[in-house]
Amino acid sequence: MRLSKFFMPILRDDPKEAEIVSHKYMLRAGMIRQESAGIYSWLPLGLKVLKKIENIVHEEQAKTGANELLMPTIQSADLWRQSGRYEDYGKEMLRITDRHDRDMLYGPTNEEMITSIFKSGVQSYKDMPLNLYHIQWKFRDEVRPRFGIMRGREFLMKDGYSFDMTPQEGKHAYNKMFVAYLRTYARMGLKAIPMRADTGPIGGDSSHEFLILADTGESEVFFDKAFYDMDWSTFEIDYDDKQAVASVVDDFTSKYAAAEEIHNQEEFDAKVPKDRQVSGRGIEVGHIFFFGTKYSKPLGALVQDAEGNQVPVQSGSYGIGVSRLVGGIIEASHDENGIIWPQAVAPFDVGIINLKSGDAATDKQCEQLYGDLQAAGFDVLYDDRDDRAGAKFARMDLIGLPWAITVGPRGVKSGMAEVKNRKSGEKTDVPFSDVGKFISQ
RNA sequence: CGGGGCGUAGCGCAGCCUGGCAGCGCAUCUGCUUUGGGAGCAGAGGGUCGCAGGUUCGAAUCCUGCCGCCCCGACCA
Repeated sequence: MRLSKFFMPILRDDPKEAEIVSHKYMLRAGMIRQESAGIYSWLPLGLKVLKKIENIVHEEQAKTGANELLMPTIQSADLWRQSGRYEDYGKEMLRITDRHDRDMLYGPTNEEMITSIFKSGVQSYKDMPLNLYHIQWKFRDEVRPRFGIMRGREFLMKDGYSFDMTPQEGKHAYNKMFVAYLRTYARMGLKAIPMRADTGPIGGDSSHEFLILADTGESEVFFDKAFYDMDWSTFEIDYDDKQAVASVVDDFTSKYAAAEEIHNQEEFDAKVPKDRQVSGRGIEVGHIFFFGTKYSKPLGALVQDAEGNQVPVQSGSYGIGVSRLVGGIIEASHDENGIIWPQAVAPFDVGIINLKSGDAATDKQCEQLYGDLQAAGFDVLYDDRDDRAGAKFARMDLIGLPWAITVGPRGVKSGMAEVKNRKSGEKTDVPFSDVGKFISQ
C-alpha cells in the first residue's frame, strides 16, 4: 500500500479525551474514530489489526475442531424471556422495538441463541461433542464506557460454546479451550496469565480469566513469578490426547494466580515464597467457563444417549475480547514514540520510507524495493509522500511496524538501505537486494 | 447512578467575567527556499461558537431549558 493512497489520518497532538496510552496512540495513528460514547469506527489501519487478531483466533479454534458460525447482532426478546434473562439483564441490554412493535434487542451475548441452534440441530450423542463459536459485535450499555476500545459499549468478541455428553468430556472440552487460548495469546506476543476466576452469578464448576499485564489494567492481580519462566508459545499438542491437554492445564493452574476479587493472601503466602510473589495490574482479554448442566437442564438442551435416555448436555462457554485485544496489545507493547506491534498482528509487515520523494533515483530504488518485498510476500506500507524526513520517521515510529526501511539519496549511492527494527531500535545497513532476506530472519 | 468538568476550524486551545468585525498554534492548499529525526518565509482556504428559546439596537459572551462528551467513584467482560 502506498501511503499517498491510504486513509490514515494522523494526529500530531494527543486528543484531550484520551487518558491511557492505547487510546492516545489509536486515535493519533488514525486507527479508530469515536462516534459516540463507547462506540467507534474502525479506520483502515485499525481494521487491519483487528482482522489479524481475528485470523489468529480462527486458526487456533480450527485446530481444536471448533465450528465457526455467525449469529445476528439483533435478537428477539422472546428467546430471552424463555431463559428468564430478559428482565434480569437490566439496563445493560439495549432494547429495540421494530416496526411491528415487537421487542428486539442488540445481543450482549449469545447463550440463548446458541442453545436454540444446538437444540434444533442435535438430538443424538452421535452428533457430539460439538464446539460452536462466532466472532460478532456485541453491545452492552455500560454505565461508564472509557479508555477507548478497552471498555466500549460496542465491542467485537469471540464467543464459543461447547456441548458434551459426560462431565469428563466436558472438562476435556474446557481444557482444550484453555490450551487454545494460551496459544492464541502467545501468537499475538502476549503472556496472558490464566487466573482462577469467580464464577459469580453465572455459576458452574470451573472458570478462568486470562489477563495480560499492563500498568493501566483495571484489576489488581497476584501471581507466582514462575509464570515468567514457563513455556508459552512452543508447545505443540494433540488436542485428542486428553492426558497431554490436561497436563498443560495442570501445569498452569497449579501455580498461584488470582485477581483481587478472589485473591487470598494466606493461600498466596502458603503456596508461593515471598521472593516469587508478584503483583501488578492486568487487562482481562478472555474468560472461560465450564457449567456442567447448569444451563442445559433449565433450557432443555437434551440429547439421546446410546441407551436411549434423554440427558442434559455438559456445556461451557469461552470468550475472547477481540477488539479489546487491540488496545491490550498496545498497552503491553509501546514506547514514548508510539506503538510497537508484535509481528503477528502488525497492520503491515514493513514500512519503506522514501526520504526524498521526487528524486528520480530515490523514487526508482523505492519502487524497486516496494515491488520486490511484495513479491516476496510482505505486506508493505510505502511512505511515498512528499514530507520531511523527521515527519516520516515520527509517523513510522507511531504506527509501529516491526521494520522500517529508509531509502535516501545517500543509500542509493552506496547501494544500501537502512533497516530499523522498531522493537530494538537497532539500525543495520543492508544491500537493497538482501532486505527481504534480512527481515525474514 | 453520585460528584467534578468541558462543548469555539481536522487536532490542541484563547476569547466569555466586563455583550460590539470570531482569533491563535499545529494540520491543509499555493509559491519560493530547503531536505538523513516533527524546516523557514510569503500568501490562501476552512466556523450554524453543541441545540432551542429568551433578554438586548446588538449574544460565542447574559438568562432558561435541552443534548452531547470527558474525568473520579460505585458497578461491570
